[in-house]
Order: sequence, then structure tokens, then C-alpha cells
Amino acid sequence: MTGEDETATATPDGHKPLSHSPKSAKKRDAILRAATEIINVKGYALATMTEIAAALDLRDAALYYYFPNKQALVFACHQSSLERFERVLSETNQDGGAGFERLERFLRALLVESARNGPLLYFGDRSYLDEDQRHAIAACSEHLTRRLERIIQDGMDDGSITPCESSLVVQLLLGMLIWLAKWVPTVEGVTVDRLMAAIGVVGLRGLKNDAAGLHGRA
Amino acid sequence: MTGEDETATATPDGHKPLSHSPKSAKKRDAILRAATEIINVKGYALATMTEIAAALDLRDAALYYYFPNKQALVFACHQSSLERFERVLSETNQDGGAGFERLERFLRALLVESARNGPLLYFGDRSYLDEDQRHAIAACSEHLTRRLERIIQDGMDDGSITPCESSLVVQLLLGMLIWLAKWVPTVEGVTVDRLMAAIGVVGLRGLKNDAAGLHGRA
DNA sequence: CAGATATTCTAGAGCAAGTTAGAAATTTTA
DNA sequence: TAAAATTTCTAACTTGCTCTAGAATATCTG
Repeated sequence: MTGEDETATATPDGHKPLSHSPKSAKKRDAILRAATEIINVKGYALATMTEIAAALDLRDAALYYYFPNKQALVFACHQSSLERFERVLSETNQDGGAGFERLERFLRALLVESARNGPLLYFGDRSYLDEDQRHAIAACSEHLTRRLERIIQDGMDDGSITPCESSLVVQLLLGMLIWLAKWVPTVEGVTVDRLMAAIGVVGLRGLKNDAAGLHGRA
Repeated sequence: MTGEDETATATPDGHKPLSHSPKSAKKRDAILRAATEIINVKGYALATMTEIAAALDLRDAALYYYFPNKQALVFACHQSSLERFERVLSETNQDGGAGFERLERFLRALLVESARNGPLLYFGDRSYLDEDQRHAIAACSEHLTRRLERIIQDGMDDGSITPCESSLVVQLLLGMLIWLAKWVPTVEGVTVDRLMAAIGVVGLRGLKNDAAGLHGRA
């Protein structure tokens, strides 16, 4: 779950992956993408196996060739989304720069990634997962949250970000991002650039510390 | 649905309210509050009637004395939340002031209201409602969204808010607020003041227009 | 083309949750 | 305290969805 893992091919409880042929991996991903979109809109329980299958012109039973059960399918969606999130975070973080610039780069890159590969799974609702799955997801997403908090703190240290409670600020930013998956599809003609402009004003501009000139204070 | 309406006592499809005595109205509200919290955490389908009832030391069947069915119960939660939202918006809007100040007042007042009377219902998921209910909720929430957009636009006109796309900005702010209901309960010791401080940095500070460059406080 | 493998289907079993009916318990009223 | 009204319970019915078994179809390989 730290980024280089096998791409969500292993189910948690010891089940072996059900995809044998090379082609099936692509279809598996297609299922994950369709399931993510539907779950984002309707929620876990109302996203029936029948509907997910129908999005790919299949019957519900066909899904059980790729996943042992619905829980495992959705767990795989979670894993996939967290991995995509982490990949973007790592890529935009390793290029260096002040905290503020890294944060800005990350947000834009995440929007671009989502526009290209479909939305990330809304990861607020995990109550349908079992203990172990929930644990795994929670550990991973907390880890990512920490890394975002660190970027904010780096920014406060290097003077590029206004003093604030990084943990609260990160949650507020996440709220903006999570909600995106719901409303953006309902609006015509929203582009990454327009979104970034709005985020720039409401999210980033306030974080930017232009009182600088000297080193940031704690 | 414009604020002075009967407090969500009428069900949409012609059912009469099932609460006759004066006391039952209080219990009805208690049910709504408990249901809202549980739905926020688990989502509609996983918030079972059994669990909602258990939160009030009741059996599931008892809920049917107050609501004809689960759909109606949740619809009432939506109505209640929208009314509370509107009440806060109206109260903080009529005191006048520049757009920015009205927005700031509104956000703080909403946090205070939620801390006092329980969270608002997360209103992203409405797929379980029927056509008419969805229509009613959508109309009302769009109306509220417009009023928020107008505040932003007023602020741009009176010079207190930075030029931006008000519709996008409002959605981003709503995302922050909606997500609050999920994570705030999981963190120890979060107060309205600390939340407002964070929102001040990540949400409001960027919206504030100090382009005048004079000695306005940052 | 034939056999093997991979993928999807039909049909239905099993289960969990919403719902109902009517009986019990509680509270109110006189 | 007794009757009436209100509120909640028990127990069973109903529905819709997950998941299984095994047959049917498509795809691959030699």
C-alpha cells in the first residue's frame, strides 16, 4: 500500500486474483472505473452489482469472475484511488520547491489525473468494509493525510505558507476535492483551468504567505 | 420550503402527519437528529431503521408511528437541514455589511448552529428519493446556492471580494462544509473557533480583496 | 478445425432490511 | 381507578439484492 505494491490485484482475505489472461486485467480496471463513478453518485448499497455490470453491458454474475464479492470489488476501488492519489502526490512532491508551490502543483496534477482517468472514489464511507479492510484503508489514507500536512508545515517553515493548523487545513482542502466528484459532472464546460482558478482564489491564495521577506515564523 | 413553511410535518405524497400529541413532535425531531448523524456516517442504505431506532432505545417498528416509511424519514431530514441552513443564511444576511463580512458571518453562524443542534444532513446523495422529493430538494438547495453566489457577487461589486467565478467558489466552500460533518466528530477538541481560524486561512483569506493595497489588515 | 481455456449467461437459493398487523404497554384524562 | 388515547413491541410477510451452480458462448492455440 506504499505505492509500489501490486496494483490492487490481491484481495485482502487470501483470495487469489481471478484474472488469468492478460486481457482480463484491462476489463478489471474498466469495472473499477465504472464502479467508482456509480458509487460516487449513488453510494455503496445503491450501487448494485446489476447496475455496475450494466455499465459494461454485462450481467451481474459476470462480475464474480473478476471479484469474489461486492465488498472485495469496492475495496479494490478504494485501493486503486489511494494509489492514484499517492502517485500524484509523490510525483509532484519530488520536484522540490517551496511548500506552497508543491501544494499548488499537487492540486492541479490531481485534477488533471481525475479528468483523464475518471474520478477518485469518494472515501468517506467505509462502513461496509470489514475490520481488516477498513484498517488497511484507514492506515493508507492517514498516511497520505500526514504527507499533505507535512507539505503545509514545510510551507510554514520556509515562509511560503501562512501560519495555520495544518491538520484542519488539510481536511478543508480534502473536502473541496472530495465534493468535486459530485458536482463537477453536473455542470457544463468545467475545465481544469477554471477549477484551478477557483481553487486558487478560495483555497490557495489565503494560504500564501506574502507577508514574507524574512524567514517564516512558527 | 421557503423558510416559514410548516416544519417538515407534511409528507410529500399526501400522507398526513402521524404525530398527534404535542410531545410526539419533540420525539420526531429527536429521530431526525439521530437519523441525520447516522446517515452522515454510514450512508442512506446502511443506516438501517433498526439502527436509527436503537439510537433512541426503540425498535424499528416504532419509527413507523412517526413516518410512513424510510424514504419519508430521510426526506424529512433533508427538509430539516435545508431549513436550518436557510435560517442561518437569512439571519446573517439581513444584518447588512459588505459581501465578505456577510459570508464570514454566515460561515461562523453555521458552525455554531451545527455544534448546537447536530450536523446538517450530508446532501450529496439523493438517489433514493423519488422524482418529486428529489425535485423539491433540488429546487430548494439550488435556491440556497444562488443566494450564496449572490453574496459572493455582491462582494465583488462592493470591492470586498476578489474577482472569481462565484458558482465554482460556492461549490468549493460547500465541499469544505459538507466534509466537516464526517471528520470533525473523529477529532478530539475541535472548537468552532479553531475551525473558523482554519477556514479563515484556507477559505476566506483568499477571497478577501485587498487589491486596494492600503493598510487593510491581511 | 478441434480441443482447451476464458468469459458470460440463466435460473434460482439465501439473506438482510423495510414494512405490516395487531397485541401489549404506557400515558393521559376524567 | 377505569376508560381512552398514545406509544411501542413481537412476529411474520415481502421485496430486492448478493451470490452460487452449472450450462452456454466466445476466444485462443496448435
